[in-house]
Amino acid sequence: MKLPLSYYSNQDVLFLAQDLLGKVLFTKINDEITAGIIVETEAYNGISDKASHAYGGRRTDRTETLYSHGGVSYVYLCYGIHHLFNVVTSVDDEPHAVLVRAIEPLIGMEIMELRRNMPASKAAISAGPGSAAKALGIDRSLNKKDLNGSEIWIEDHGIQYSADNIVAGPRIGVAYAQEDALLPWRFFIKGNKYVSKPNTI
DNA sequence: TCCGTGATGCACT
DNA sequence: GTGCATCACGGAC
Repeated sequence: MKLPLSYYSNQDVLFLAQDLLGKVLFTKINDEITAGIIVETEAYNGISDKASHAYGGRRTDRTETLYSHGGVSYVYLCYGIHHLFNVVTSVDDEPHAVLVRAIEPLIGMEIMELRRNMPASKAAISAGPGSAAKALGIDRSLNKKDLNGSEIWIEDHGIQYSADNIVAGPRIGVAYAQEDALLPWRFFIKGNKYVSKPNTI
């Protein structure tokens, strides 16, 4: 059920960003299990990607996680408020990552409703990377965890989306990345209400 | 629309 | 070592 670490060693981060759509992201925090279907991702393509924290091969205490082998979580704080969850992919010293931007709640709805203080029927409960992470109880204590462990992992439930139902568009909030800001490296499920705005290209 | 909130990274001593 | 601009966002107006 759990995706093996070998799944994440694929060196094509654009492929994995799309393949992770439909996979189910689980967390177990204080014995409470919650999970959601991944419906929106963004690819961050290593040292040549100006939007990546590892652009130009930058290594700092924070970005060190990105240089791990594939199948490790990368969680960091953004704007002082939001915890953002990424999946590190590829091999050692190749800092590729996929940002999970939205999930569709699947398991542990009432726990997620308490964490977010809103009903799961509202799309905002897990639309957007900060909200999705909060619904799943993810914070920086889950940084640099193997994704086949007991705290956070991803399963394949056989959910498949046809190419027609996957939309590619520019990534959100990366205007600083100049020409790389226009690359169509954001992927989401057409029509899914939990996809963050803007949910068109 | 506007702005909170805090870690981070880098330019400086 | 210290200061400060910057930031993969979201929610209250």
